[in-house]
Amino acid sequence: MRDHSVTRLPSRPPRSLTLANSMRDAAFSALADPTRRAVLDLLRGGVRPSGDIARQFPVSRPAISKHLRILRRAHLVEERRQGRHRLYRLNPEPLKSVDSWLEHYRNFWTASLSNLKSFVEDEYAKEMLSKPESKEK
Amino acid sequence: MRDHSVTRLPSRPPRSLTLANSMRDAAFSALADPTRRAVLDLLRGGVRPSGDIARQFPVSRPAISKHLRILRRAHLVEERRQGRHRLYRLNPEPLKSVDSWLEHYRNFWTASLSNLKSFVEDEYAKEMLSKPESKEK
DNA sequence: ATATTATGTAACCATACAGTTACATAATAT
DNA sequence: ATATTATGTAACTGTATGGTTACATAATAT
Repeated sequence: MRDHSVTRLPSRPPRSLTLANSMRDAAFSALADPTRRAVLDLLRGGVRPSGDIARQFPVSRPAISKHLRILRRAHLVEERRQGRHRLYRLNPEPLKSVDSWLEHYRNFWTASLSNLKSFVEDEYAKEMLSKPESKEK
Repeated sequence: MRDHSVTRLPSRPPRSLTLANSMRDAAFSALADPTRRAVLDLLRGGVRPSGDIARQFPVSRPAISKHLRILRRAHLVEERRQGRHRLYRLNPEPLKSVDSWLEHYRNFWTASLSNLKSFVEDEYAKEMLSKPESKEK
């Protein structure tokens, strides 16, 4: 058991950020599954009824139905009824927040990596030497 | 149990793509966890020994150790020993493949969404009417 | 009215995973 | 040599997830 009653700031970020992050969390975890990403890829081609989607994959229709539910929960797709179909449409919105997370990393592969590496290592070396590392307990 | 012996083309993409995708899969699934993303965020600030990393989070050190293993597996971090420390360094490389996946979606939020929506829906309407939908089984 | 089609959900199963505590090991400090 | 520190891993637990089959329901076709 760790003593977190003493943990300072990091434990509770401002509410607004929390909400934004939960959006991002949902998106990231929805994207973790290859099938779901493939569903989105498919939906890039246009609106599709769920059965139509299911037929493209080597898994059962209920499996796809569940994937769709997860995508819905993450707001990555929207559902609209039409007759006995449920049409699914891609909603790219939440991908923006994925993109914005990635944004911070883009420099890293834009800049010369090897330079960056040694720079960062040197930084750490300095840090290690200077820091008394008295921070907890 | 479904009969996959009969499944046609979609089941086996060219080997080269498979490899690339498994990289991407590993990256995406590693990123699914908020703690792991936070670890990467931390590592953006420079190389860190694992204990140092663990101390930043409200979970046990072994938990972080496991996260690090997953990040390692996805090649998102690299480990280097130094004395009794294991230094972890961010490796942004696999994020490129995440980025390249996102790339296909960027148009969607760049262009006017509402226009795109109605366009896509119309496309589908056309499709639905024309397509005999005789494709399987 | 009855059958068929499109779809979602419940119930179940196996596996993965995030977390924990306890233990093992290697490097440093005393 | 012995204690301490930094770290990983094993064993265990609870929960989520991806898959399945079976069932329920609503809309359309006959």
